[in-house]
Amino acid sequence: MAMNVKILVLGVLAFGEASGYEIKKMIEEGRFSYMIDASFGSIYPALTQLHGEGLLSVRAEEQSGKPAKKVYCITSAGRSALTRALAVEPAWDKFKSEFLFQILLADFMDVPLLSQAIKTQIDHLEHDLSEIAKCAHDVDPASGHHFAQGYGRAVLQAGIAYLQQNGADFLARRNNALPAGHAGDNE
Amino acid sequence: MAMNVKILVLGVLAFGEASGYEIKKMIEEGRFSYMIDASFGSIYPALTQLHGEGLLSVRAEEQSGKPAKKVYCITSAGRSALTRALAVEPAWDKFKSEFLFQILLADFMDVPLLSQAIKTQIDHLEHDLSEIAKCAHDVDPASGHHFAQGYGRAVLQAGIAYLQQNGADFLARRNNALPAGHAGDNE
DNA sequence: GTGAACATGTAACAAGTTACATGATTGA
DNA sequence: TCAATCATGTAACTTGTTACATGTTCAC
Repeated sequence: MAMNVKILVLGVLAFGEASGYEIKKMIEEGRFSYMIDASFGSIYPALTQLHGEGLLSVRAEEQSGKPAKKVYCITSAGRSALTRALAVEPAWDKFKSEFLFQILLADFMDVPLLSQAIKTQIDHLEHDLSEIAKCAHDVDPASGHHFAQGYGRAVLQAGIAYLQQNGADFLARRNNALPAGHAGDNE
Repeated sequence: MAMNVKILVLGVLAFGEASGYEIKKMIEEGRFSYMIDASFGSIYPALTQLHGEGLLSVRAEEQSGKPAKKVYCITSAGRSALTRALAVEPAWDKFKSEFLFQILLADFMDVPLLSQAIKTQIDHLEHDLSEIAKCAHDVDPASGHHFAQGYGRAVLQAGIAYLQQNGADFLARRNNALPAGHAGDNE
């Protein structure tokens, strides 16, 4: 479905009007936080383009005690465009996990480093879990937000449980098998 | 840890020598298949660069019945470079799931489309699961490969279970709540 | 007065994909 | 002969990030 910053911004604005700065905050902290990243350098040009295409309307808003901001609001054309974008088959979810890449190449890491990597991964997963918990109150059980949160929670908890139940065992085997250095060292 | 095609190629070659064409196949079908993608347009230049840096050695191999190929082999300098790359904190795993993005914006999708999206997601997860099962035999239980497979299996199964247990319910609520069109339509 | 949060934008750069360009060999 | 698989490589293009550039207001 060609997920890019423009579609992402359109999606965020579907939940309510916002400025570029606020969109960045929402992506960092809100419902989208555990799935996506985008920088100012891509958000601002995307807003300009979407406005040029008539998919957003703008309004300058003066604020007392803060610099003025440009509040963008999705138009009906924008909603149609979003609907069309969402109707396309989504791209396959690849894990794209650097942690898993490390684990696959565990032979090239010593046990303390590996142990640290697993601990850090658990921390990351638990952090994402707490982010979901943070905005879980007052979510309509019929909403996509609620369903997405449940999915995220299930997957994150499974990852944490696996690492907690098997991590120590894996590290112990590593310790016995290869006290030092890395395997297959021939050149 | 700055995961890029060069590090990926180095990682693949850590399991044994291969040509660019074979590396692509391994990324598509082998142990790395459920986490990463890379095209010829990035693999070949990466191989050239890594060879130029002395991290790989090359050997031209004539084949009867097939075009000649260049077989690359990781050098000890390459192994050191890989070890150094793996020692850096891995980047945070973001879900980066287009499926989840769709679900979050379920208000902009009709129920049949949503139902299809959930079915397709289950199919994708089950496909990845079967890919893991395919190369699960004869894997050393002390290896990173085994541990990574277990992690992948746990996470994939949790996702499938959640969708199977809650998907129908979610769709039913959608049907009752919004028989047609999308919510919050004001412009 | 100085750093932090708020606010917007651009330009250089990085990284990878797609499409192109080429060519061998096999089997239908 | 024509498609498929094997095999390597380049160039244009897309997409997004980082760093830069600028400015307000508040709290310490």
